[in-house]
Amino acid sequence: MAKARRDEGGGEPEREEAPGRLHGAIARSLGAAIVSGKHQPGDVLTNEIEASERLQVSRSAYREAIRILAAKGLVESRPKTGTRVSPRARWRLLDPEVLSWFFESEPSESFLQELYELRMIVEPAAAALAAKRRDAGQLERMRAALVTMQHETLATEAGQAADRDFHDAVLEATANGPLFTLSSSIGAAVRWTTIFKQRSRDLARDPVPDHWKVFDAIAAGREDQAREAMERLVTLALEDTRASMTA
Amino acid sequence: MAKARRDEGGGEPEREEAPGRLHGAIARSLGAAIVSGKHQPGDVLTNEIEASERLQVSRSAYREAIRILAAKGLVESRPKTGTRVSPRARWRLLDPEVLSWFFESEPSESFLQELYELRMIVEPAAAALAAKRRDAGQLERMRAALVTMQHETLATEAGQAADRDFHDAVLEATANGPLFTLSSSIGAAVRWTTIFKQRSRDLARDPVPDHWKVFDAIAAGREDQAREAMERLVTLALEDTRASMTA
DNA sequence: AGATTGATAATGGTCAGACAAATAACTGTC
DNA sequence: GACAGTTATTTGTCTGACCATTATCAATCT
Repeated sequence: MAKARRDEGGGEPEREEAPGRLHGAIARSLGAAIVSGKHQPGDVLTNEIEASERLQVSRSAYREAIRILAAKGLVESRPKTGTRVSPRARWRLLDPEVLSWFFESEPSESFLQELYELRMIVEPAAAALAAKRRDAGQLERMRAALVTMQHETLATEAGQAADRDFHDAVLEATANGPLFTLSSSIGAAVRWTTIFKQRSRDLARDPVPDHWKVFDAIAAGREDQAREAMERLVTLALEDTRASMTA
Repeated sequence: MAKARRDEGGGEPEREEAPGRLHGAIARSLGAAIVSGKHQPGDVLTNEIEASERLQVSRSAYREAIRILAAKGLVESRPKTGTRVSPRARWRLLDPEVLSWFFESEPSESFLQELYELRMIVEPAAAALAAKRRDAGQLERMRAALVTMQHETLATEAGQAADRDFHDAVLEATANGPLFTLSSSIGAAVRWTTIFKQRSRDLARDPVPDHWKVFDAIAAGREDQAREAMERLVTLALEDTRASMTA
C-alpha cells in the first residue's frame, strides 16, 4: 500500500525544507549565527561535549559540522583553547554556502554595497570576454533566459530565476573557471536587487531592455559595447536597489 | 592492537611539512589528487571503510576529511552511490586551500592564464578603489613592502613575500570584504609569476619601478592613474610569465 | 510485454564511549 | 621574579555498532 514516502504528518511544527544531513544542518545553523554576528570573531564556541549534548546530537556529527565551518574559514579549532570564530578577513565571503547563510537573515546594507562593487568590477569585464568567446549554445541559453524573463516578469520566481540564469550564462561564456566561480556571488546580488525592488513596489524601470542590449552586443561579438552595456545595466540596478533600500 | 599510528611503515613519500591534524592531511592529499586530475569528475572514491583501512586511519578521521572536501565543492556524498568527484564547475577555485592544492603539482598553463585574466580584471579596479580609500597604515604597509622588495629582490623568499604583501595591502585598502577574499588567488598568480621568471633566469625587467608607480598613484589618491599603472604592471607580468613558460 | 511494487544490499550517516595528544594555566622551586 | 615541571581542559583520533537512504533487481500486477 503506497507507503507515504514523504509524509510528515505528525503534529510537529512544519520544519523548513529538507533537513538533509545532520552535520549540514548544524553547519548551516552555526554558520548563519556567525555571519549574522550572533557569534563574533574571537568568541569561543562551547566545547564539543556540551555543544553536542545541547543539540542532542552525537559529538561526531557536531565535529563534522565544525570541519565544514573551518573549511570555509569561519572558525578555527585548537586543543585546549577550543573552537573560536575566525577574524572576518579569513571568511570565504564568496563561498556559495557562506553567502546563503548571509542572506538567511537580511544582510547589512554595507555588505550588499560591497557585493555590488564586486559586480561592477567583474560583470562588465565578463561581458567583454563573453562577447569574444561565447558559443552558440551559450548564446541560446542567454536568449532563452531573456525571453522567459520578458514573459514572466520579475514578479514570478521563474522570471527571477531566468534573470540569474542570464548572468550565469554570461559568466560561463567567459570560459574562465575561476571567474565563473563568482557566479553565486553575482547571483546573490541579483537576487537581492529584485527583492528590494519588489518590496518597494517600485517596478518603474523595466530591466529587460537593458539585458537585451547586453545580449545583442555579446551576440555580435562587440567586446567594448558589451562591457558598456553591462556597466549600464549594473549601474541602473544599483540605483534602483539603493532607492528601494532608503525608501 | 594497533595504537595510534604515526610511523611510516608503508614507504609512501609523504615527507612534507604536514604534521598538522590528520583529517587536514588527508583532505590535502585527496584534494591535490582531485585538482591534479588523478581523480576525475564523476569518479567514485573507494568507500569509507576500505579507504580508511588503506590509509591506516579511523573512519571518522577520513570522514572529516571528506567533509572538508565537500565544503569546498570538490566531492559529493550520497548513500548507496558513494562519494564522487563533483563537476569542475562546482569547485571553489578561489578557495585558498583549493588553490594551494592546485599548486602542489605544477598547474596547467591554461589555469594560470585564467588566473591572470582574473587578476587583470580585479587588480586595476582594486587599485582605483584603494586610491580612494586607503588610510595611512595601509599606505605605510605598501611602502614598507616595496622597500623590502627593492632590497631583497625577487631572488629571496623575503622579497617574494614582500611582493605578495604589497598586492595584499592594495586589496585590503579597497575596504571591500568580498574583494579582499580574492587576495589568495591574486597571491597565487603573483607567486607563480616569480617562479617562472626565476626558472628561466630571465630577470631582465625589474618589476619594482612599476610597483612604485602604482604606489605613488594610490598615495596621491589618483584613481585613474592607479588603475592604469596597475594595468601596466599586470600586463608586463603576464608577458614575462608567458615568455618564461614557452622558453 | 510493460509498468508497478516490493525486497535486497551497499553505502554513507549517526551514535556511543574510550583513549591520545596538545597546550594554556597553574604551581612549586630556585 | 623567572623558570621548569605538573595539571587540567579541550580537541583529535580510534573502535565498533547500528540507522537511514537509495540504486538495483526481482516479483507482481495490469
